[in-house]
Amino acid sequence: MPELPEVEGVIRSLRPVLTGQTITQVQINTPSIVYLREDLELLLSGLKILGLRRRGKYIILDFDHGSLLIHLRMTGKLLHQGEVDKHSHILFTLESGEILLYRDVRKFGRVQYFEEEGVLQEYLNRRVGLEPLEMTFTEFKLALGRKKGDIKRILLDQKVLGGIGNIYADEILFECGLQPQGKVENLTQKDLENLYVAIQSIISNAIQAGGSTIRDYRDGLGKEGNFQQRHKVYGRAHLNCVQCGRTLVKNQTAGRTTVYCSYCQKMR
DNA sequence: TCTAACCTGATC
DNA sequence: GATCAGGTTAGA
Repeated sequence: MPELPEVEGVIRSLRPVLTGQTITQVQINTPSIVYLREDLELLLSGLKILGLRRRGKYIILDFDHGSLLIHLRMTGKLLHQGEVDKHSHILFTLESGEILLYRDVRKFGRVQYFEEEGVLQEYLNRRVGLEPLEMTFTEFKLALGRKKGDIKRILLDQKVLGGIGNIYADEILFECGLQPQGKVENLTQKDLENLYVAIQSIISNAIQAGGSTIRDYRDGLGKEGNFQQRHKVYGRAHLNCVQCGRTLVKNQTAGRTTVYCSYCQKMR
């Protein structure tokens, strides 16, 4: 479900309600979600939440001792004061009596505790590349320079850029007028500049709009996003291109459903 | 580099 | 009943 803008929406919404609170009790209903450590429920009880961070699509909950790394994958949610249902796999009770729950219909998400910041960073560094909103153009160009193959595949590669998924890859490529199956090694300097600008504008506009709610994304307080109203290609296969009016095409690129305009987006 | 697997629910 | 879904990963 969530890509960078949605994950950012979750941490921003939870920051004011979680920061400074101590966890009084933890209940793990579905151990397969958690990278298991026998005494995790006990260990997390009594910890104080110092803050929330994001790296790519990962959420990091920082305590006064250690951190919890959370990946929502497709249908994971962190909800403050959410209703406990059969998909609520982890319940955190806070000192205020409020509840934070991890809910995940498909159970793809993962939660892991790290005691040492250095070990956490090592884990993340192996999986997550540049932050799309923090990278310089030089860093971006350098990261793509060593790659070859479909442009969309590279955008989806978390080790290259952290946080872009299927929605935003398609929207970014429409924005800069490049076909998803164009080859990254064929991009001109101007293409790279346009791609870099499109990444930053799509991602930051999506964050401002609270992310995209296609079916079930909600932020930490249960609020929907609005960016889906501004999608120009994702979910619009066989509809008309907003720019030229021609029919948008759908195919499979990098194993994912991909929608684009074969007229407005140039092949490379 | 591609596919299957991990899961459940919604929709065709 | 089959197909599809905001993701990642292991194994062919």
